[in-house]
Amino acid sequence: MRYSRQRELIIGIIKGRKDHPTADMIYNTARELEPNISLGTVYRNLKLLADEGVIITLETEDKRLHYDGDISRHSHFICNKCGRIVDLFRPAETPSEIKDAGLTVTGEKCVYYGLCNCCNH
Amino acid sequence: MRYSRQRELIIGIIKGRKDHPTADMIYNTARELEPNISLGTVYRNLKLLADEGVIITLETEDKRLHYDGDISRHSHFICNKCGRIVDLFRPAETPSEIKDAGLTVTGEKCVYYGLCNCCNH
DNA sequence: TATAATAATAGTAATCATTACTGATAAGGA
DNA sequence: TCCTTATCAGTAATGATTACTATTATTATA
Repeated sequence: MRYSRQRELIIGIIKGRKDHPTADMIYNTARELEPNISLGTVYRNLKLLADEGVIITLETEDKRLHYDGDISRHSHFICNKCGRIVDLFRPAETPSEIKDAGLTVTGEKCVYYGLCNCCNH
Repeated sequence: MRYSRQRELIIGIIKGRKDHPTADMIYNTARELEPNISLGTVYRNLKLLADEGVIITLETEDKRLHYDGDISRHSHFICNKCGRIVDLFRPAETPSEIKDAGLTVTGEKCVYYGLCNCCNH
C-alpha cells in the first residue's frame, strides 16, 4: 500500500472522531481540506482500510455502512429514535455503563465471526 | 393487518427454515407455490413483518438483509469463508456450543438497541 | 537526479438491493 | 351484496456502493 495524501486524510478523520460516520459524512469532512477529493476515493479507501483491519465497519438498520476508527474490543448502542451510535467498552450486560449513560436497552443483535466446521479443515 | 395468501406463504417459508434467507431467496421459494407472486410483495411483507416483530432482520457484511423467523433470544455466527449463518442459542462466550459445532471464532460485533439519554425523556 | 513501473486518483457510469408508484384485485365489515 | 380500502402484480425510481478510464503521483532503481 503506497502513501497517498487522500488516504492519510481519511484515516485522520475517522481516527479523530468518536461518532461513527458513514462514507458520505467522511467525504463531506474530507472536502473541507481536500476540495477535489472524490467520493469514489473515499469509498475505495474505506473498504481497503476495513479489509486491512485499520478500521471497523458497522452494519446498521439504516442501510448505510458506518465506520469506526477505534478497533479495540467494544460493543455499540444504537438509539432507535435518533440513530445515535454510542460505544460500550464494558459488556452491555454490565448495568453500570448502561445506567451511567442513561441508556434504555430493549434489544440486541450479537454476531460472531470465524470459520464453520465445513471451512475449518 | 388483513389476511393475504401471499403473506401467509411468506410467513410459512421463513418460519419453516433454519437458514437465514434473503428476500430474493424467499421470493424464489415462494414462486414455487405462488408463481405470480411479486418481488415487491415479498419485500413489502418482510418489512411489515419485521416492523411488527413477527420476524427478525440480520444486517450482514454481504450488504443484503437476511431474515430469521425465530424471534427467541439468540445470537448468530457467520462463517467468513462460506457465509453460512448459524444460530447460537447459548451465549457464544460459552465454549461448549462453539466447540460442539466445530466453530472457530475470530471476531464479534454486538449491537444493543434502545433509547439514549436524549430520547429517553 | 532522471526514469520507469504501477498504485492511486478524479470524475463518471454502472450495479444492485430495496422502495415507491399505479391501476387492478380481494378482504371483510355494514 | 356492496363499499371501503388493504394488498397485489408489475414496473419505475432511488440510493448506496462499486467499477471503469484516462490521468497523476509514488517509489524503486539506474
